[in-house]
Amino acid sequence: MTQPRSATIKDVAAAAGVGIATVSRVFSGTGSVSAATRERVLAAARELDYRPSALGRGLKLRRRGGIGLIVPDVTDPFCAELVAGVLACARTLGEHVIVDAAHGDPAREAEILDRLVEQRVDGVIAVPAGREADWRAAARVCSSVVFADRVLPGLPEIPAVLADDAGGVRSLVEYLVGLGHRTIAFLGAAPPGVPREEPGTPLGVRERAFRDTLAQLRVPVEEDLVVAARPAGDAAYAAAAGLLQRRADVTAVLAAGHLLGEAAVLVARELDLRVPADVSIAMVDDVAWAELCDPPLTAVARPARDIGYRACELLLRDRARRGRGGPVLLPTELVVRGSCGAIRTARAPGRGTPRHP
Amino acid sequence: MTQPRSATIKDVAAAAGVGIATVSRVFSGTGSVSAATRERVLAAARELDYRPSALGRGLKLRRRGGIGLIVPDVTDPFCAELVAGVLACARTLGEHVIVDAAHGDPAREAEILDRLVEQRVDGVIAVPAGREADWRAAARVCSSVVFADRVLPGLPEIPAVLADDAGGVRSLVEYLVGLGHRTIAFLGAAPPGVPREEPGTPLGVRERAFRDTLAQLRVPVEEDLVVAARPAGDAAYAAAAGLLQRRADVTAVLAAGHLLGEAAVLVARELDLRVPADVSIAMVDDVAWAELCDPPLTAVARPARDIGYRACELLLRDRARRGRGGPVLLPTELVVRGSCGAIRTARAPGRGTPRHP
DNA sequence: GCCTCCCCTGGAAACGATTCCATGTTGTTT
DNA sequence: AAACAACATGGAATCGTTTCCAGGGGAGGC
Repeated sequence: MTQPRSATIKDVAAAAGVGIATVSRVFSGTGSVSAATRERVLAAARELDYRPSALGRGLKLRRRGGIGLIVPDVTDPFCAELVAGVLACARTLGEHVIVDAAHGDPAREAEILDRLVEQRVDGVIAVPAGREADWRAAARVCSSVVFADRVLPGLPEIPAVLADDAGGVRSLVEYLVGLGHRTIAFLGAAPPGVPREEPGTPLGVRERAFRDTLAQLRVPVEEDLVVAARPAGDAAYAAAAGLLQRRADVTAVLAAGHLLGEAAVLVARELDLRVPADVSIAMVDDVAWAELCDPPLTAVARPARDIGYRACELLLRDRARRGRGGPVLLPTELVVRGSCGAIRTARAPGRGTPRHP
Repeated sequence: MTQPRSATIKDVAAAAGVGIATVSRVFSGTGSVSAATRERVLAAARELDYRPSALGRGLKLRRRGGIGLIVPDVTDPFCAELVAGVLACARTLGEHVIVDAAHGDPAREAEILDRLVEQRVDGVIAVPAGREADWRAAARVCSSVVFADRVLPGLPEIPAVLADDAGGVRSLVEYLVGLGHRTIAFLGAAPPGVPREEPGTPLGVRERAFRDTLAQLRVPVEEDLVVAARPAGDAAYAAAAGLLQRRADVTAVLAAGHLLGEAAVLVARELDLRVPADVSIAMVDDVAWAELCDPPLTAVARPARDIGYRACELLLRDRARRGRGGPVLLPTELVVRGSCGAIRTARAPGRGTPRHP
């Protein structure tokens, strides 16, 4: 209400009695300005509440700082950590971040991407949902793209930062087999967010690691125990319930994601299964509630924050190093808590009956 | 690599054999263009991978769409939901969102705000951390500001969207008293993120509601049971442990936030207290793990997503209605689960001894 | 005393889009 | 047939900033 329009560089120049070039030099730090003049300019700017406009600057410099970040869902704990990592890194580099959620919808993702290109961000970090064509086009137009947590199979030239999911699942399977488990179920047999049946989609890295590790340990893989499930509330619950009711002899469940783990915990409770006495449960993704469960859940911790941080670094700092040597793999860590036990006693009969029939 | 610089409106105009004004009209939708010309322009644009630059447009229109969102921490489930709400609303209005986390640091908040002003966003939504002066200055310079979830006491003219925390705490206290509890502890006696001792800071709305409701129900408030605690991991845990060890006669704990609730649950488990037999626990904020706890936690659900959505609406749509009639209050809901029980038996002796001494 | 060099400084031309205004080109009405 | 309205189009100014270029002035070296 004080000024109808905010002050421009011209106003400051007039107020300070100097040329606009001098004001620009004071604020952009380039060139040399005498101390007296600088002080006069700063005083005038303060007086007028002047803030340089990123619009004018961006237009002239043909780039307008800032990066775009596309995740499936900001409320997902893993994604939230990833976002936090990107924000932390962007902050150190003085960049801002435009965040949006695609909710696994390729059309929405393309839309967001369009908008980011229009905004002329310096680069885009994405947990991609699909549609390689969109990303191929984006990579042509947009300055640069880095994938995080997932890749698109047809785009090996786009740098990526991933968690070592295979290693995580392997150590978890080894741990379970070491405890004596032989009848281990895998809940979530599909790459996250992508139905297994989709043509051209590779089997999920986690499922492959599950199968490979069991094979290596000479434990037969029962197809009946490898359950496809989308990582969404209802679908996950249904899959977990189906599994545990169908196969009363399962001694351990490996959930491929935290939503699937949540479903497993809830179903086990509903079926009155004691954890870990009746069934051991472990999952990929060490989210906050894993520690609050009773018993606390054993999980593979994936470095979500680091993934975000590294992706941002890769995008903005290590431009030279980008694309060399395939995706960056960040290590996972097996966090052993109380939800997995050694096989001791035979399973109690009568299990599988819902607590509230 | 195809083009060194992305195509501009001039390139498109040249390629289509028309003037730049015509191209602009085609893309901005204003004015009239013959169908044939429009088609030629669109074809040329497609050929050149042309995307209008928001920089040029923003400069001319003296506004550059987009809104800023400042939250304490994107990994906090409540904040994440709030962000999701803002994103959802912004999407319907075709705006993008610059998100950043202030981590409760007023200096950092001011820095972010500076950057947003520099970016000339259309408006800012914030969960403010402090320093009214900064916000007063921002409100003068920046187009518009809306507070979410919290307000700054000295700035009643800035519109705000809040949860009805007082109502939520009241219904929770009434519920606990109704179950027979008389020795109820309040964990987190300070406005979220602001130390109680800070001069000029009002007592937290939740604490006041706690006291008022108890008084109204003629239950005396013991100062010893109103425990100040910052909602951070260690501090919360220490406060909860101190409380439950000091006062073995507490029958119910009301945690003022989800981090405090988490602490209460962990401490209760550590001290071998059965929930709800030995102690009832309830908290403000219904986060995902509340349902996964054993027993599931009774909580006051605050509409985080709606708060974000409404705040965004208020910022962008209801400009006219802004500031009228004080802050918007959104209702909370008491979600009763299994963590609060009626008082039946005397407390078991010997409690208060850590499980692992 | 003069020349050169360097430091400050201001003018003006970009940057990419919108938009007013003027100009042509139709189609319609009297 | 003439006049006028409506539409289609291009030119040019404009937005706020950076930056090149040129010019002025003081200091130092010969």
